[in-house]
Amino acid sequence: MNFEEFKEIVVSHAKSNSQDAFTENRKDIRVKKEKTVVKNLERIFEATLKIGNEKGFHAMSMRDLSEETGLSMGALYAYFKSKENLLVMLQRNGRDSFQQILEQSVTEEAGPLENLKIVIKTHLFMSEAMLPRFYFTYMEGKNLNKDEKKIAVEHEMTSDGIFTDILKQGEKLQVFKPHNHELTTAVIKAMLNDWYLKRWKYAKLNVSVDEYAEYLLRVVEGFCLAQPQP
Amino acid sequence: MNFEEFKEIVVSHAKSNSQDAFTENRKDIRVKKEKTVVKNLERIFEATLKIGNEKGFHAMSMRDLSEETGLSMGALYAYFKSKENLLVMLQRNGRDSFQQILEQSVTEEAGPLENLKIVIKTHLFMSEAMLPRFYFTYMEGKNLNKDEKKIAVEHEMTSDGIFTDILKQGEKLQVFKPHNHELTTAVIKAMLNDWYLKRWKYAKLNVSVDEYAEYLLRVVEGFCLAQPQP
DNA sequence: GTCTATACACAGATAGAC
DNA sequence: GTCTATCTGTGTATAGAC
Repeated sequence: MNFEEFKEIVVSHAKSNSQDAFTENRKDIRVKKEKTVVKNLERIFEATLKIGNEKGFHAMSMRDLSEETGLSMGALYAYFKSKENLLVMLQRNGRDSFQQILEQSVTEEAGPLENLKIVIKTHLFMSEAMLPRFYFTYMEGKNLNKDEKKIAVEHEMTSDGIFTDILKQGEKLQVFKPHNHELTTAVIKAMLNDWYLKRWKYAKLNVSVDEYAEYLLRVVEGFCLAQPQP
Repeated sequence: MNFEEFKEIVVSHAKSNSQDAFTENRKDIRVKKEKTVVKNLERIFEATLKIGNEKGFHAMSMRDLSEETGLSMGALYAYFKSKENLLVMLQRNGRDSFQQILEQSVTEEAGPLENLKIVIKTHLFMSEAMLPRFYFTYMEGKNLNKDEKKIAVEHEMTSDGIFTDILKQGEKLQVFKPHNHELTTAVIKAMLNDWYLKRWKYAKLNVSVDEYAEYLLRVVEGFCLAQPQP
């Protein structure tokens, strides 16, 4: 699997993003016509990601957002009840679709090594396909309130669990070396996150997402595989 | 070298932080008595890091800072000419001392493997000793203006260069495998940064900084060493 | 559903007394 | 050097017309 092949899966999923956001946040959204909501919510999310990644969510004013979306301030507030609420909607929405896709990527039939490769590539390709979303979610996570922060941490632990389970199963089947698999997961995640956190660096190094995927896999295999490969 | 041993080097360096900041920013600082400046600048920096890491630099008001430092708003503005200027001072100051220490850690006498171990540990231990600073510098880097961002990127490329040079030298001496060493540096940095970016995770895993250091070294050795170790 | 106009709280910054 | 008091712009959010 390379990025080009993967892209279609994500794009089809991404379409349903604002749809999901509508059903999840119905009670906070004053506008009732679903078609209108889906259309405008998509514009609002996109604009928020754009401005938010340029100058930070807190520094983005509602006037900025109004200008970028083409909607008036009054209209904007028909789609969320406060600026903070908008942040929460965006974050939840992003995390949910991420988790869904990641969970679906693992298969019972595949062996541990194959599954590990799949989740690493899925994670990486998803971040590539939705760069602004991932960057925003990472950077603005700290601006969430206490409860939402807790939810965010739980989500991350769940997705870490997917990796860790694969590693543990691999150890049992003697495909992988015994290690502190939670820690291995942590460093794999660190390398995966770096791809969207340090765009300028990888652009400068002229590395494609497919090349980065192969590189990561070699690093991980070098450390995890019980029998080193040729 | 473990963290306990390393700590003293950093702490002695850290003392000179606000001293350096004074000499570097003399023209923007209205107060003239060096002793006063050093003392108050330290309080201001510390308070900024604290509040900034809690709610973000942009969300920190000057009234917040005034309360935390015990200085009035008027007094604060005697130490920097604008809020943005304060951010720039803090970032520059942090980067400079970081770079100094990292550059000094490499020695001509040591071999590539030893030097690689040293820079990794130095980087990691420094971030551990100055956690709030590192977290702040990473998270607030995107709020810098264009010129300062450029300087920040150049600094990171310089410190990446230290790692890459060691790796290249190691390849020449056939201690390390041939690889894309820039890319290897990037992923090592990613793992190093994760230590201060994801505090909650490593706290939950109950991993000490010394354990993390050993773990990273094993990952890196597994990937880089020409002759795998027993 | 969307607009314009506006409320009013709070931001960064400075003047001038001490 | 440090304070208090204050200026002025901008922030989020809403009311009410269309």
